Amino acid sequence: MPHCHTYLKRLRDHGYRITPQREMIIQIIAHCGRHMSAEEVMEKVRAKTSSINIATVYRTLDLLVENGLASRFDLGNGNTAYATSEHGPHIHLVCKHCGSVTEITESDISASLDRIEDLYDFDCRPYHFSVHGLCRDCRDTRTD
Amino acid sequence: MPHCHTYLKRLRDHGYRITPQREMIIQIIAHCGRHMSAEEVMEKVRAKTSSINIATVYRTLDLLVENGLASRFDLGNGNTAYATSEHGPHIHLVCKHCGSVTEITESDISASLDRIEDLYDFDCRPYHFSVHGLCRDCRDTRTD
DNA sequence: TTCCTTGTTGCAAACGTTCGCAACAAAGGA
DNA sequence: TCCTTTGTTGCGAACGTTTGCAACAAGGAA
Ligand SMILES: [Mn+2]
Ligand SMILES: [Mn+2]
Ligand SMILES: [Zn+2]
Ligand SMILES: [Zn+2]
Repeated sequence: MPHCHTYLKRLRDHGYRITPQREMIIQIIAHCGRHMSAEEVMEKVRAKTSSINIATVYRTLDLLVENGLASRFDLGNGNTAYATSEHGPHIHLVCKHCGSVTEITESDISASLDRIEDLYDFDCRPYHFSVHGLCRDCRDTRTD
Repeated sequence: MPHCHTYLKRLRDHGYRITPQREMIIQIIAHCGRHMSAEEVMEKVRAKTSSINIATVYRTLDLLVENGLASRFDLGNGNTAYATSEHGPHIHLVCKHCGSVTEITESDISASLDRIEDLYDFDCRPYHFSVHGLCRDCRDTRTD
């Protein structure tokens, strides 16, 4: 249940301006539910209006991330995904061989993250990040 | 104590050819001790011979990673680093705000990685990867 | 409503990285 | 030693993303 006007209000309260481009981008990513690439967001927005540029999409997504309204994460192989806080928090197991993504809950590793926080004073929250490795299929197939 | 000829032999045994470019790149990264970007490797090699191309550097580093002779890891902000197995295994705490990198030992979170392996059959080893978050300084400075 | 300030946009160039392709050369066999 | 095979290179184009800059327009003030 995304409330786009909440996101917009938050930006306005922080002194940012509300533009048609930002409204479109926020509506798309907030209603989508899953994570999307910048290019996907671009295409969905362009289907509604041609007045959009890929640089603006990246800048708006970055703005949302910087203001805690969305998260950005590395899906490996140079692919980056964005999602609003509707999606998460959780952890991605990204296979570095086949690229498959398994979503697991943060509770599975929260003890270690707490420990990192205690020992190193390093804040690993929000817990939307990726762990890269090898999925079962790819491990079994490995020849070396 | 890097033994370049070991790396070279390993490649040869896998059916790859030993070229002057590969010898140079391996010598640089194996003797360096720390992790380096592809561009850094390029510059060091170029200081010795001009016969090197950035595409070849990337291809060679990828080859080493694919054959388990080096690791590649995301330092955040789109920066990628490479290192031979002399460096590691360990974990990077990468601050998404200031980019600082803290190296911690794998034992700090190995319990969670074991758990992921058990529950999801996902291999997170070798343990040379990054955890993105906020360092103490950047957390204290945060305004929002 | 109109104006002014200044944050935002589109564009084009640049960034780091990957890819296709033709020329080249490492390695093994004759 | 030379030849043949085929893996590797350099180059240039392309990729996804970031950046500088001038034109534009959101939002507040008058
Ligand atoms: Mn996710
Ligand atoms: Mn390291
Ligand atoms: Zn896999
Ligand atoms: Zn920091």
